[in-house]
Amino acid sequence: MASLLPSIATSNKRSNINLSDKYVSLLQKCVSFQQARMLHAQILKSGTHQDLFVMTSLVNIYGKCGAIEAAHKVFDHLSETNVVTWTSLMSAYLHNARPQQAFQVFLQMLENGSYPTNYTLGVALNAASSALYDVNVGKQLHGYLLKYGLEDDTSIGNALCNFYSKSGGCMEYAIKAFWRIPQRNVISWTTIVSACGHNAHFATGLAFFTSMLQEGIHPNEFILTSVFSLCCTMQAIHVGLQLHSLTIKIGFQYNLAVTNSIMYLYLKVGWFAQAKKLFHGLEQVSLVTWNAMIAGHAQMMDLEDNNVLASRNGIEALDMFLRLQRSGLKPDLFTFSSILTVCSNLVALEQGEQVHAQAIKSGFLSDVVVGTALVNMYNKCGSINKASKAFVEMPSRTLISWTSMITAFAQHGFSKDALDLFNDMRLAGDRPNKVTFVGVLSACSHAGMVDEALSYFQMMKNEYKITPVMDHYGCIVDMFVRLGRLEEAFDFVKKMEIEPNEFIWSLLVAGCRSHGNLELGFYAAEQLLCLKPKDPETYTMLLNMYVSAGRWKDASKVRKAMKDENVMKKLKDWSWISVKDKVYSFKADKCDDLLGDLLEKSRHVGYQEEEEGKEAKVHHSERFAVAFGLLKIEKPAVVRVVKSTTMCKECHSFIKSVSLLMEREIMVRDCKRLHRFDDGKCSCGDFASFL
DNA sequence: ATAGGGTTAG
Repeated sequence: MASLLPSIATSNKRSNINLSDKYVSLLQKCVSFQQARMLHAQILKSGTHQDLFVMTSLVNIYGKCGAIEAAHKVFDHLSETNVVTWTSLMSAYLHNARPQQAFQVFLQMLENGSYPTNYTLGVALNAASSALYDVNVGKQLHGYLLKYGLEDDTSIGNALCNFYSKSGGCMEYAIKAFWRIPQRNVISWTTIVSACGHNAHFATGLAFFTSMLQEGIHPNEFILTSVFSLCCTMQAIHVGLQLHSLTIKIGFQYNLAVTNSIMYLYLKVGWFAQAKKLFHGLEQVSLVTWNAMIAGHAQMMDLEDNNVLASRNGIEALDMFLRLQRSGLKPDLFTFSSILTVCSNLVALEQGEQVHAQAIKSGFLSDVVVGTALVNMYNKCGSINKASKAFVEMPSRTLISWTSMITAFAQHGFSKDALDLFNDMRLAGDRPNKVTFVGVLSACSHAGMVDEALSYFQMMKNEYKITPVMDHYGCIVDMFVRLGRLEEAFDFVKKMEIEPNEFIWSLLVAGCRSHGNLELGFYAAEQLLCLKPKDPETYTMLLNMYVSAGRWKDASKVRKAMKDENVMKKLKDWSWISVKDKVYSFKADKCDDLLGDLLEKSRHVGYQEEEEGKEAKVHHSERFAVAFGLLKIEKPAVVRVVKSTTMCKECHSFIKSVSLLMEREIMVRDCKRLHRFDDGKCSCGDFASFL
């Protein structure tokens, strides 16, 4: 063992050690590429660039700041190399998600005649266990370690524990490897806690952290961030709060990484004010701070019931993206994927396209997560061609990217493309999951392919052992309802293995209304109101059902109930549209000039207002947003609108007429589906859960 | 002077 793990001879060429040590310690505190470059310049001026320790630290720091080219350049100019310099270069590659190159450096080092130390082998093992690299190499390394009796070393034990948790996520082996470490240090504990987090063993992870505290080991910033990340995935805000006080007690409240992780926890559980307080209290921010804020705002948009607030969050996230860049930081793959999600939620195509261009320039489009986010952005902005182009251009695919594209085709009514792609996915050897099947089933439902849908449903259960969830049942119900096969829809619901929820009942209510089956419709509406009392959309559908049936007495009863219970106040009808770099929002209101003109003209192409519409002179918000879009957005660009509630039948047919009349493609994404209007037709196939 | 962490897509 001694011959394989030699102690490192200190270079005797070091001169002016005091100054060199000063630079080494300055470099270790460095957090950004800019700072590193500044220090580099000073080092050159001071002459300490002759010192191997200083230059090794520089390799490390450049590596940690994501400047792998700079790190390698410094390494190439070193006056001499030893095992520490080689190890530093390896870890630089590892930090920059290039484990394969890290391993190449390891092999080069061996060729060069340097003996690996325990640190070197640890890095090599971590490189091999990275998800991006080969598991077999890790196993070979493990064999090598066993052969030379090296597995009792703490560094190597840590790396082994990491290896087991990542290769196949085998927690049992990881935990065994952890307890086998002879002298566990903070790094060992951090490794096991974060392993628990990555493999969804949350309670175990917290228990490990507590054990560590009981053993009297002092936490550092790394274990704190790991344990906050654990809370984040668990949404365990109360544990998080306790840990936050612990953090303050032990003096880590001004630590940037720790604050970032606490801030992200608050954002994840929706504690916006607390997150912002932490953000504003920061003296300096890092790229991770911005990324966490942007990602937090992006996911907040999904959680937000109030769409006006949701769009405000999105706009704020876009603003942060600008501020990030103005501060001189370079966005990374996390930034790009989050900001693309923001653009999709805002249906901000123009901004999305700009981000796309930036992502190409900075080379992050090769990342599969960014690529998938791009596919989703184009899909949600209604541009199926661009989504498909982005998908085709992706260098690699994952389950999520296949699923995104399949779902995109399905949502746009390209059922055949969706099902073909599903076939390609299976041929490529990727295993579909339950989300993939939601896409597949909705493709069938959209095209009315009953036999196919039922056979895919069986395939999912039998071949892939996936238990159906509400969305799967919803697709089948939706399909029967679209075809007007209401009895079959109700039969299917009766046989469901789970209790139907409001989503299922609202499909049935809408279907019954649209096909004029009042008996079943009232029954479904009753069930729906049990689950969602005083729901404004249900009341509206019920009211419309009575009106269509000419049951005026019942209709006025419902209307009175709606008035008495103030139901309509709960229906917040908002639409918004993004033009250039601004987002405009509209609420339901009285008719203005442009809209009046459109209404007048559309009567000539066959659009007729229902009796209801004439009486209530208030117009739904999407009409204003569409009218505004027609004025502000030049042909042939598509007018894209997002709406907070479900579209009503009348607005749907109105916008169909407008698309014909103005010769414009118009897209409206309501809270249930996507509608792409073109040439007087809509991609939803004219059946939707209309109000 | 080398090991460990936090932020991402359906």
